[in-house]
Amino acid sequence: MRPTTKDLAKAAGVSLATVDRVLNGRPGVRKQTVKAVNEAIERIGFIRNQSAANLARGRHYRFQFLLPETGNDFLATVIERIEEAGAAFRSESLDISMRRALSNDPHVTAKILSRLSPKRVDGVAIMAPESPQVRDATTRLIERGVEVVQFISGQPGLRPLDFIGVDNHAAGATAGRLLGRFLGDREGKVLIVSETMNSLDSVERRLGFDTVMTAGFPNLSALPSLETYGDPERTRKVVANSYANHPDIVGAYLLSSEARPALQALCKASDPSGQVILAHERTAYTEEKLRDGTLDAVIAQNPGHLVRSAIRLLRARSDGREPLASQEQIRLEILIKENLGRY
Amino acid sequence: MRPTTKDLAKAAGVSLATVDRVLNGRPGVRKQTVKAVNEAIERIGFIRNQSAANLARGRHYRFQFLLPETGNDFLATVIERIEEAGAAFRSESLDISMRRALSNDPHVTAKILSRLSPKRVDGVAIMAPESPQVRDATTRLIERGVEVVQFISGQPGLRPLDFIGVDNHAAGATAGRLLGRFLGDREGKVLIVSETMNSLDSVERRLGFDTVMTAGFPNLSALPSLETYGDPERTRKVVANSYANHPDIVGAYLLSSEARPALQALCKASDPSGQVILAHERTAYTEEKLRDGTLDAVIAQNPGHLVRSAIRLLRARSDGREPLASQEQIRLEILIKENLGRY
DNA sequence: CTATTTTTGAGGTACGTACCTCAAAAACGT
DNA sequence: ACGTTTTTGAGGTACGTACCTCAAAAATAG
Repeated sequence: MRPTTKDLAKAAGVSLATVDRVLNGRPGVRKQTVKAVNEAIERIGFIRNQSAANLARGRHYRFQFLLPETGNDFLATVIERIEEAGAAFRSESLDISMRRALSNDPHVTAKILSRLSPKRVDGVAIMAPESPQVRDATTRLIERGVEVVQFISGQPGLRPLDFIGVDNHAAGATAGRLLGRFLGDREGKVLIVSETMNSLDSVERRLGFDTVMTAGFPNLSALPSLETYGDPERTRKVVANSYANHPDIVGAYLLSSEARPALQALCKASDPSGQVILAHERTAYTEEKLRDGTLDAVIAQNPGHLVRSAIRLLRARSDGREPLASQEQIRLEILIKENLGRY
Repeated sequence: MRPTTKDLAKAAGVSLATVDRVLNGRPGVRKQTVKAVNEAIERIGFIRNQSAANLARGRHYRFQFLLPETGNDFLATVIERIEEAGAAFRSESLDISMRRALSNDPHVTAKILSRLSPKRVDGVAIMAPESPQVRDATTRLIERGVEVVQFISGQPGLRPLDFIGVDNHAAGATAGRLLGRFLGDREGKVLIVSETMNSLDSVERRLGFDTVMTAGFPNLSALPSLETYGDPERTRKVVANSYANHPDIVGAYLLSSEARPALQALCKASDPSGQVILAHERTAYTEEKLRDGTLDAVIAQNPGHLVRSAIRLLRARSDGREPLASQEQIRLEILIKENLGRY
């Protein structure tokens, strides 16, 4: 049987009330007594029953995911996983909600953040690009006592804020290495297609990609990033242009989370089978294209893991605990036809 | 505020006692009343507070990992993760223990299983090779009311038992594809080193590897599997022999979870830099060899994920719940220098 | 030493659920 | 309508912890 507060009181030679005072940092206990209790905790290996504590406190965690209003296949998967996790965690006093309201306009995002109150949420996971406005709004949000994690978008270590997502520089570097290795000794140009290069995420990926290409693959040269701005018509045009101007394109790196329009344009403008093509994120579409051989590899982050990680992190922060680092490290997955799994 | 049993009683127009009878399947309730309560559950969205229920029941889960007595770096990492998870879950009424007792002799394993009683454990995760003896002992264990999952070793779908681990056929296929792609047009032989080919896991990996090689890479031919039997001396000898007999070896696939002895023997017998070399499992050693370029890729399963998955599965089974499928799918990770992460 | 302050103990209630008992009410068979 | 059985309600205790009050004890100041 696991020791309870009662056992702890007996072991420390004090009353339950004193144990309670020490455990919850209440005043009116001599330093000497505090030490005695802490020693007893160590000695008998007391561990607070978090469930019982939460029950007694009437504690429940209200976390909200703030997502972009418009989105693609990848975002759809993320949303599915949030719903799934919400259902799974409901029995553990976790209320997971979701708001699709953020836009690329940082002012809109900032405004939404400014309206959040700790009376309504305990923590939020924000999926929004880096910007000074959002950063300020976030800081004020934290000051008001709301836990915040940056979700998917952003970068680790830049500011003292928890970040759940992959290292985009590493993602780009991984893509670069794979593309280079898959192409072997072949010489030629590499097409790079991005939705926009205005986001830090894209810039970092490109940077990582170039680092590896320059250092490791002198036989290849990466073309300037094509920007599609999410417009299929424009995508078709710029991609077709590139193939017309560069007959020696041997591969392509589609660095945005939405691979479909770029890949469709690419297939229309040239024959994908002779090229090595890499994309990001696992969606029904990229899976299909991996299976049929159009895509050679996909660099992905696991949406379910991202979601659960964000929830666990918010929960740990709400409890004033340190999260389990090894679990919250988001892995950069490399997917090829063979390791897609049975789904 | 989330509805409680009290709210449910009011909503269903019955007493707390009746609600309790329905919720816990106790007898003495008219079908009609049961239906009314269930409808009220749906209507008000009642969700049982699992923590409170466990507290009231005095329920605590005692799970045990049964591991091989002898092991390597990979097993060491698994053990670390078990300890870590055990510490993290202690506050949630989970007692995670561990026994390093299993050997390759199925009789020993079976004997240990036969001694387990539901009075001492609620569930076990067994890491042992497939064998009729173990299978029988497992079946009896389940009949005695102990939850069982097959851990890492074994294969999914073969028997009606939960399996936590990767699909070894897919693992081999993944290795085959990567090796083939990395070698490009080069022609030659591929060395295959295994600890033993007596285990189903090894056989499956080899099978998956060959499937891809045969179909996709006619320029390469895989040599018969070398067996090391965990003996460094023997390893050195057979590997050196192979290189002497086959000067046209261009790559190697080390398919056991312990890469070190094979790779060391390989480096002694030949120059690794001209070859493409793949190994399994992430350990400090394989990480180092990926970073310095000796290894080209590593196929891995995440030990932390494996451990937590096993625990969640045992817990779900103990509660009579279905586990969250998407979470328990163990991914087959491909690691290269660039996506190792910051650790 | 006494007066005051600080520390401690004893006891209670509460959280949401499980599980128990006993009596009352309803439904049933004849 | 009777007795019998089934169903329901009312109430209690418990789990481990939080948080509260009040009085008693101990430490400290004067």
